[in-house]
Order: sequence, then C-alpha cells, then structure tokens
Amino acid sequence: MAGGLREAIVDWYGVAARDLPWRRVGAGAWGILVSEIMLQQTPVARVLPVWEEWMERWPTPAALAGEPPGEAVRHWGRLGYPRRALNLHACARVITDDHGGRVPSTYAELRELPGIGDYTAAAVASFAYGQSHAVLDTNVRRVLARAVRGEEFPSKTPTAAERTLAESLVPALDAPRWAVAVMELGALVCTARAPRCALCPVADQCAWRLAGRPAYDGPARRGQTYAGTDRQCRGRLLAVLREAHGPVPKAALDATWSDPLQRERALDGLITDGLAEPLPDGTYRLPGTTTGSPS
DNA sequence: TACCCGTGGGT
DNA sequence: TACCCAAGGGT
Repeated sequence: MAGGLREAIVDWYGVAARDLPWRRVGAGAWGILVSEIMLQQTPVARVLPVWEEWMERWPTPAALAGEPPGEAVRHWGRLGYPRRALNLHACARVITDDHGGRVPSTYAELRELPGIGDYTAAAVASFAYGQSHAVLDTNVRRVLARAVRGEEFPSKTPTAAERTLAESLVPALDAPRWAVAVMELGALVCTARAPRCALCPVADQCAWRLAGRPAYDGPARRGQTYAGTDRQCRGRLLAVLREAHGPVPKAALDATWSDPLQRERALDGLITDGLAEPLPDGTYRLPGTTTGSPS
C-alpha cells in the first residue's frame, strides 16, 4: 500500500514534473547545491533568474571562492535571508580548500558545510549523487501529514515519528526520484493553501481527503509581523549597500530608517553577521568588496 | 525550544 | 487588504 502511494506519485511526476534547470543532466553537484540553498524558504520563480546568473558568473566553487564574500551578497539580489549568500561563499571556500574543489558526496561531509542542515545535505546527496536518503522538506511533510496521517498540516518542526515514516518510505530502487516526485506533488498539487485534490494522483488513498478534509485543529501555526521589525530595517540597510558600487556614507544608511536606536541595532547586527563592513573613514560596504567593483 | 533571519506573490 | 507562506538553518 505504501508501494501504491509511491508508484502513483512517481508516475505522476513522470508527466507533471517542471523542467527546472538544476534538474537537468549537467547541472552538476555545484549547481544543485546552489539551487538548494537558494530555495531555502524562497519560491522557485524567484530563484530561477538568480541561479542562472550565479551559474554563469561562478560555474565552479573555486570561481566563487576567489571573490570577496560581499560579491556573493551583492549578486544575491532580493532573494531574502542574505546570510545564505555568505553561507554559499563559505561553502565554496571550504570545498576549494578541503575537498579539492569538488562538492563532497556524503551526507556527513555535506552536513558539515555552513548553512547545510539535514534537509539540504540529504537533498544534495540524493539529487547530485544518486544516494538513498529520506528527504524531508516542508512539501514532503505536508503530503505525508495529509495522505498518511489524515491531518491538514504537519507540526511546526519535524518529529521523530515523521522521520521514521519518511525513512520507511524510501524505496530500495531510485530513491532520488521518489524524493523529487513527492516534493513536486507538495509544491504543485498538495499545496498549503488550496490543495488541488482533483489533480492528485493519490486522492483515492489520501487519509485526509477520505476523512472529508477536516480543518486543522492544532496550535496556531504562525504569526509573523514584518513591518517595523529589525528584519525589515536590516533589509533596507543592506539594499543600500548592495546597490551602491562603493563605500556608502553613514548618512545614506541613516536615511533608510527613522528610528535611530533600531537602525543602529540593525546595522550592528549586519556587521556582526558579516554582511556589512565598517571602514576607518566612517563609511560602510559589503564585506571585502573594493571601490568600483564591476556589477 | 522558540525565536531570529528577507522578500514578494497568491488568496 | 491583510495575511499566509515559500526545496531551512543556526542558536
């Protein structure tokens, strides 16, 4: 029965899969690693153009490692969570220095790289190297919550039971295809907001649908205000540094946010995080970048 | 563990 | 319009 679920989802993937550049033969482990980090909490549509630009500009880890970290932040653009750009740059340097320039192939080695957690390590080992791992992202968690457990949404963080279930579903043959197929189902059909059950290949065996799609009754799932937060302030400050082509006077940063206390706190945070660099003359820049560096 | 970390599009 | 949330990770 688990086999029936897997087979139906993998067959569906065969006809419904999107043609994404990092899935093509020849994307390479580096391209796949870059895509996975860019896709952390960020929709595919926004990642696509940035990934293309990165791959053209930095086709190998060594190419990125040869640049200052600030250039990675600059070309991250508006993807959000810019520390991921620093993480990728740090990955490139570790890969270049310690792995002979080749993206490591084992889960354990990948897991040691900065910004690579359980999901990303499993994803890269699977998609780049064909290995067999349980790949448990938000899409998979939602599909399994519904199809197997009969609940509309998974818990906030993965539970041991979820991992056990995900591992029990890893097929003996072609585990990466199962992983990408069930992720794709969650992304295109079994969506968080308005699931398209009419298009679902496992609608007839989905516990949640068979139970009449009962409404979620667990604890409140989120609640994030953004306006007025330090995050928004940091974003404003970093946008100025990104778009400038040289050191930025403090006044230009001050103009982005009215509350001076919060502004200073945010700027200090950016510096602490390595996303901004103060210069002796009182100006600021992206870390390691030089004046007039080409865009 | 709960919170922090950006951004923009869909509903 | 306001809110939800998107291939998470670090602390």
